[in-house]
Amino acid sequence: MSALFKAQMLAVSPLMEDRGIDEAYLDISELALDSEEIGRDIKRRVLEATQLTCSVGIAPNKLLAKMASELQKPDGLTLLAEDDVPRRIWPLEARKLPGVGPVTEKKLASFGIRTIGDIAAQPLSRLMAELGASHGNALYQAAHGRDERPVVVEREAKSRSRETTFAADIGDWQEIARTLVGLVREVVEDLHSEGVRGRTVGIKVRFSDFTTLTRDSTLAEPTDGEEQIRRVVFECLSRVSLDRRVRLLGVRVGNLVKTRPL
DNA sequence: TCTGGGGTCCTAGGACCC
DNA sequence: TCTGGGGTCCTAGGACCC
Repeated sequence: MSALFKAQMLAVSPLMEDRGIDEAYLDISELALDSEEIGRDIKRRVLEATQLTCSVGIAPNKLLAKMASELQKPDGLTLLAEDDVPRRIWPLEARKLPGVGPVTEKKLASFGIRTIGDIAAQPLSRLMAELGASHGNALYQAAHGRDERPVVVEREAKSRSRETTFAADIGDWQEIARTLVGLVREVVEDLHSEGVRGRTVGIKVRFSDFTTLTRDSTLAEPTDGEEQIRRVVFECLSRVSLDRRVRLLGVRVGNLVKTRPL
């Protein structure tokens, strides 16, 4: 996340969950101030530090806060209570519910489910049967505005990866090899700078027709060694038939463990 | 959005073990 | 000798998010 932005968020509350370059959750439940006043404070701070406006959502849980922040964009400040869900959330398109992407949206539409209210009106058992137990249950709870996830201040990374898309699709094995060697070096630098090692090493290959595949291999011991990771990467590559031109290559190291405290 | 570079989580099948 | 169930790990792919 942008350092300027992060500093402003932390100044408001140390209970901050980093959600990428320009998004964060703040737990302000222990602050004595009026929440709307806190919202205005956040917007003022961000504007002063970055010259950018932002949208703030204030709600009893992360899901509703996220949805509240989307209700008024850009430069919005929206308070949302649980009681507001039927009136303000249910009329929205299903796609607006976090967890509903293009694929799930299409699937829901095929059952005649078009709004978040439609999702909320379904029996839980049906959603679980159609979308899988985990996803179905998550969407059902979300459509009712329920979310128990805590604000997570420190999240340990599960994997590190680097990938690159070619300006023009390539078929040259030499260039593929060179690119992977470079990506391995970058991932290894990341592992070193973060003090982690990983046990699973893998590659990602996207072809010119956008089909994407992955190959990985798990070692007996975690490693951050460039040579060893490079060896595994080329072993993974040998399991891919390079019969089409390649658009993207990626290298990933997962199953991370800390090698030293930061 | 004819598609950038990170990530996370879930599912499913096979191997292996008890 | 044969059968079976359950648990865990690994691999691959898919959906989604910022």
